[in-house]
Amino acid sequence: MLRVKGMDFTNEDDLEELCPVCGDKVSGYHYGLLTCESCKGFFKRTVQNNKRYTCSQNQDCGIDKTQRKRCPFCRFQKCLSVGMRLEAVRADRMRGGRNKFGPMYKRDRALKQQKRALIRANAFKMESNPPLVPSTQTEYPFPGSLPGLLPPSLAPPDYDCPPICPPSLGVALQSYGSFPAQYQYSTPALASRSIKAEHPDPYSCSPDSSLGYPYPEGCLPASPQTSPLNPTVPSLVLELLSCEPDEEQVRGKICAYLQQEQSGRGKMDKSRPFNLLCIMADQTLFSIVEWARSCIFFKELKVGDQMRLLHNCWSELLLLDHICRQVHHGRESTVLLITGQEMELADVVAEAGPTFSSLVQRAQELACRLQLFQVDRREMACLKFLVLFNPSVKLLENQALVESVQEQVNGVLLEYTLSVYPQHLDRFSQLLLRLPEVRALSAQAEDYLSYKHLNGDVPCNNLLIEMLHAKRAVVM
DNA sequence: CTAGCCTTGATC
DNA sequence: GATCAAGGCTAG
Repeated sequence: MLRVKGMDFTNEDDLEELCPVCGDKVSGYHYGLLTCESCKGFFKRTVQNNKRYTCSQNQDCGIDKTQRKRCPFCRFQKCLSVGMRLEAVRADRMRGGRNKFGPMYKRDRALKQQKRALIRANAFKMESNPPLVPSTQTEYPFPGSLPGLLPPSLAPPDYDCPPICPPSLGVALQSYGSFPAQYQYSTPALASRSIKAEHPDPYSCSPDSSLGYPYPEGCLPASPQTSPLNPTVPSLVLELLSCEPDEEQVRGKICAYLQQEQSGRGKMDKSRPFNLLCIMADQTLFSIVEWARSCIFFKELKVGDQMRLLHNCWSELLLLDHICRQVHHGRESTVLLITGQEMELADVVAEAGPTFSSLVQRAQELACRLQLFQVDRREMACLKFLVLFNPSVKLLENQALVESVQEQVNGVLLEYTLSVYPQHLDRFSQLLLRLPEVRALSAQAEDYLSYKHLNGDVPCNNLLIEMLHAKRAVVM
């Protein structure tokens, strides 16, 4: 590798970066993410020559630097599962130049740098005096923008072109219009009044039950310090938490819908589990739109901006919702559906295709990590807002509000983590680092859904497909 | 087939 | 002109 000079990722920190496929040394961004030279070549050969491999084992071969040649099937699966993008291999084989991922690589690099700086800054600040104010947001406001579906800056997406406005999202969002001039959240009194009964302030009653997810095996969360000094929970955090929907209610609605479909004239083929999952996802998406609609800040936006934001992040929100449920569920070997049904992970892997299995497994891994990390509900609520209020969405009418919310939520989340988990200095950074993973995985899930849709394997006329089309129309 | 090095060319 | 992610080439 001769290209050393001037490459941003060759500074000390990035040199340590390892190829997510095989662990070899990274040589640069290739097909969507940082990988080594050999996996880059392997991915290229496979896609260009449309190669089909088979695995002589159980399709779960370990891939590392020494074993990577052993099973091309599993190696390619791993390439896909870590987020290498098929679209980045050029069909016309044109050499040189840049592709639509350029801006994404740039953001990712900046983001990595920003996070390192933030970690250092926090550590430093904590040494002198306990910080309360987050370092200011830079021009890379979205904490997780690795993944590829952000529109390339070159070809600005037609977010504002005559709305290919999906009718149902449009209808679902109707009747929200005006917005105030004042964006700053500064009403703690109101906030504490408006907290729903389901989410009482944990510090005024029982902390353990209401704050976090239950942790199985009796392992206590790195417990929010119930110190005599009662760490302050920023009122905005409480406000965001109060926006959270009631899971039971959502479950009830969706179950009722499924039952009605099952008994009635449901046109879709419910005998196929994948169809059923699509319907569940679709219904969950409706509930997510409902949630957003009633959220502080979001309801101040005009419908057009609301749609732009949701088009951008619907799959991430759906994935986050799924992951929250798994974290709450707390069982590594089973997947809890929105309906309350449990699926054995092993059964999913055995019965579903490799791509779907890999998606489910990766979601499960993410959930596991968050569970080990003992993420709490308030942090989750903040993350959802950070995903929703993504200021890199183009052509927003009220960009200022979106940026302001992103900045405020980042700020209160940092403040919250430092004050409630003071022993866990890089907690904030660790939380933000999960977002690129969510984004990458959701992008892949979208790709998969898109593929299934093209094959006619997805029930039509639903919000899911509508969102998929809306985003694709913008990105392509 | 693999993987390290080379060439290309749009973007910065 | 420099950068750097594409594709290409080729020894092993």
